Amino acid sequence: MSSIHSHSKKNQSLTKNQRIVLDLLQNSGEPLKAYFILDSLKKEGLNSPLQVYRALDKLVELGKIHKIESINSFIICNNSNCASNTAFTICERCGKVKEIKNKYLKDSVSDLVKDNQLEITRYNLEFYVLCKSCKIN
Amino acid sequence: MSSIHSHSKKNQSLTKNQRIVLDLLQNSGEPLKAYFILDSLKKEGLNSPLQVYRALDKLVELGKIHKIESINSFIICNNSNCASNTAFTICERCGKVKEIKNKYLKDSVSDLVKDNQLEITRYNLEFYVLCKSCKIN
DNA sequence: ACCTCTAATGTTATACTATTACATATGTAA
DNA sequence: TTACATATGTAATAGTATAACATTAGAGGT
Ligand SMILES: [Zn+2]
Ligand SMILES: [Zn+2]
Ligand SMILES: [Zn+2]
Ligand SMILES: [Zn+2]
Repeated sequence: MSSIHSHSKKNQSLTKNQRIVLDLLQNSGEPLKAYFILDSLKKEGLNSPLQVYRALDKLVELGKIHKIESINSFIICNNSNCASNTAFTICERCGKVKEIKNKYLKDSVSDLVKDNQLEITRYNLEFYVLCKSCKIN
Repeated sequence: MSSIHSHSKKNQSLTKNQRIVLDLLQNSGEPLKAYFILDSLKKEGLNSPLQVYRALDKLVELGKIHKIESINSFIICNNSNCASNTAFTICERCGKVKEIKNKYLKDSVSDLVKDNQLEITRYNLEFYVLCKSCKIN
């Protein structure tokens, strides 16, 4: 593959397994669990948990998806400048997850740590909420 | 036990299993994993994972300990007004965890969600950092 | 003291989440 | 081509957490 194609590598450089896992998360838009992804992609050729976890790890590293720690689930990044900083709202009643979009969020959140002796690498912020529709009903 | 003792019930109302799990976390001060707690308390009579998880669940509910989601560990609450809101720094190199103490933190963090249509129940904020001593070395 | 209800316990089995280990293949660059 | 890094495939295993059910302990009311 010559360098003439290198400008289109943004998503093209993903491998087959990474691609199909990303596509599934993209099409779903919801948080999915690793073993659900495995089951969903059996027909595409995924056979073992490790294949899923390896793809997920890489996609997290690339910033294309996020892991929501408290529910052991993965979701497509719905933002463009997260790096590895994540912020979500998670409805405690229906489970709906939304990524918080706020371009000043990173600075605001980081300001919360007053201790200048430590260097902040990244953060994960999870809000447990009652979403609009669950609040009504 | 007559009501003359009820003023000292703050910690007295814990059951034996809850007590020994809390004591271990208190004495450790570090985040501990459930199965480590189980191994450590075999001699005190804990035999099964469920006994540990039940005690941990209760202590979390009481606000005496916190779960650090991203490392599947539990740590004594080192603050007095967390309710179920949690904020930690976690060193990516040495693993040291500290609870962030800041009495204005709750308001500051909650302000980050602009969407008034949802009701915030609680939050969990995890900062990944390079701690002071790891930064030097 | 007795009854009643709730919460906690003990135990076994099982479900769910994630990694180790190792052999093989693929892509990239000198 | 050779070398190196990265990704794959597969099997086994480690680590985290809950379901189900029978039993017991504790608090409160009568
Ligand atoms: Zn994102
Ligand atoms: Zn909801
Ligand atoms: Zn606390
Ligand atoms: Zn450190």
